[in-house]
Amino acid sequence: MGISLKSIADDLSLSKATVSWILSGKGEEKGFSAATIKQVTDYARKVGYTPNLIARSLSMGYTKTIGLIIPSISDTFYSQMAQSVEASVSSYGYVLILGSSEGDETKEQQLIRSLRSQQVAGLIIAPTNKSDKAISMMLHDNFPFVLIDRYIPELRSNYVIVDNENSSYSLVRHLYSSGCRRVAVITTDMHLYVMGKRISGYRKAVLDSGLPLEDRLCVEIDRNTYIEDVKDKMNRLLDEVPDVDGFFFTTHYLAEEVMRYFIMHGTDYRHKFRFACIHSTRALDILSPEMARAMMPITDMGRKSVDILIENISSRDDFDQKELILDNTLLMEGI
Amino acid sequence: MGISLKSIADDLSLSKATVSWILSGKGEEKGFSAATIKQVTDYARKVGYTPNLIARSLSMGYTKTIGLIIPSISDTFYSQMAQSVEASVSSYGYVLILGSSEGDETKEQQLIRSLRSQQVAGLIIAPTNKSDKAISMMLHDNFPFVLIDRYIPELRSNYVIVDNENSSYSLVRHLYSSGCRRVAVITTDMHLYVMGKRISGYRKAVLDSGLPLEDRLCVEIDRNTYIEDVKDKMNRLLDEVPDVDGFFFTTHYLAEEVMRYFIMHGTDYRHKFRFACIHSTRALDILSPEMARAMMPITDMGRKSVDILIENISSRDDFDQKELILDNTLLMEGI
DNA sequence: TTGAAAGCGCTAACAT
DNA sequence: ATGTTAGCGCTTTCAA
Repeated sequence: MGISLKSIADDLSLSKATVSWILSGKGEEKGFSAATIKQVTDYARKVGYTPNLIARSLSMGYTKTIGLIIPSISDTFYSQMAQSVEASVSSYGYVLILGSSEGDETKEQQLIRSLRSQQVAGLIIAPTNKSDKAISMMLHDNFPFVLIDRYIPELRSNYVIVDNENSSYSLVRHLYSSGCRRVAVITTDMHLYVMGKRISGYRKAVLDSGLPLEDRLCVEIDRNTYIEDVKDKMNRLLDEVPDVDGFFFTTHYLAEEVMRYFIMHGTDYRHKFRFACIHSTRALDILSPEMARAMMPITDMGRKSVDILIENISSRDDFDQKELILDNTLLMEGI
Repeated sequence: MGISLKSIADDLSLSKATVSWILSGKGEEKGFSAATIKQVTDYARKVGYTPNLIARSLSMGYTKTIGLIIPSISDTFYSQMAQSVEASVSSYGYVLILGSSEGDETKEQQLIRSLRSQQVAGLIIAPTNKSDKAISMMLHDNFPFVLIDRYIPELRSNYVIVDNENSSYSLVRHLYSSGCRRVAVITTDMHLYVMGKRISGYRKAVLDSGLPLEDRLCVEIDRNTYIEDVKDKMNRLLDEVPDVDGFFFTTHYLAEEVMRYFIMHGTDYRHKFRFACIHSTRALDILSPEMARAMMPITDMGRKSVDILIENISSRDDFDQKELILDNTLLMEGI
């Protein structure tokens, strides 16, 4: 049917081996005559030969594909990450398999298994859960993978994350030093490791500013119903704490929703409050150019994690797990 | 090393064939004894056997992977598309390989070749260019693929697109009937088929509203420098046509940039102008809730194209290419 | 009720 | 300078 090594070999009355050597560029090295090299390459081009990578992989015992598992592809944060990972991966001559865990632990486990079954050379994962059977399994099998964005403190694995606590601290400190007295923190998923770090950064900043921690200033939004929940909780907050003068958002979409809230209410939010947010989006940039923001080095995170993964794949047995903590770039007025 | 069919067979003193039958669920059907079936499945679970899909694919002659090629992963439009495609693909038990063409024809060609080399069962492509050698090749080989969003009029292939011309027409008509007299169109990539349709929708609407087409009202932005270019062209437009009272954006990021322009200039854009845009984003929704918008059925497009592709894969030789033109949902005040 | 063996398309050690 | 051959891990026909 399709053009195979064998069909080319037959057509040219050569052996499969000869054709294989030549087409994989080792013709010279193996000492084939210039004539046959030319003959084979020309013929292969002419008939439009493309190697069957599945067969090659089986024979070689490895593939040139790597897998990426993220909670959501459409979230700007992860789509930027996927963009960067895809670019790096393909620059290494690999191909990217993408899976979405939907923030669901079970789906994540299944994906890991499925992709390993596909024989991906390695995996990059933005994990959704605290600790994971499939992840321990990879560790046990010495299978190359790197955790990105979120990580699991108990496990000694490759990871690339950002310094959430310090960034949060700096942002909130900045709010206070620009005049705020009562900064609310708007967050979700407080149980997640990253979120925890962001909140403790906030807390330290409040205390270091000589002010008390107030429960009413800590607003947790339910991620699954956040659009509605933001409205309710904002109503309550502004009611209970009318003199709130600053907001620290632990993640972008909460900030966006609060902006929407203000716009819907005709509030002159740009003059009335000061804002800080972890991560930024185009919408925030337009809606509130003066918002202090931690610009996550997403592209860098993607690139670095691929670098680490590729290195791990190449070394495999004697590879020291790499732990990388990148800094956010802080975007703050007057700094 | 790894757990394979053979290692299990050896451990259990059975043959590879037996284990294969049983583990692929055809144990009953083939009439194996309940005892061996249990023995094999239990043992496989115990040692954590996962089939090598590469080997299976080679043996079966096909894979359960499909490829998606889009111009940019981080653009919200395409990331939503990828999200939807991934979900459908995985619901069919397939796995998704993702490639980004970066809007570059050559990269797109390479990707098609590369993914076909990986033996993907089919391809979904948002093509960047008018006509494509690699695409004709697929047609020639009768290789299953479907074009999405954009398509190539000359080629008879599967495609899923939206009715750009009619949506644009309705949106612009709506602007005029709500009082506008001079609606500018802000666009990029006028040479692209889709953009052409959107612009001709605009033109028809202008004429049908009994107004003249004005060159100065048609603003083309350079996609590569659009952030700067929007500023320049907007300055010029407002200067040359001070009584412009409406804007039709042929794509989301242009609308966003113009919103930014207004915000930076402190313009009360929500009362001064009326807007319409093809596609919407979170930012636009927040910035200009009253903007008339064509809500692209992205999720539907993704899902439908996977459906078509899977069908094409199953039939292959006797498959009628499917052409699907979906409607945008129009979001317009008072309608 | 189970096994032997061929074959998927390619690589690579070992001939010649 | 080129060919033979034995796998890679799985499926599946044909036997037993």
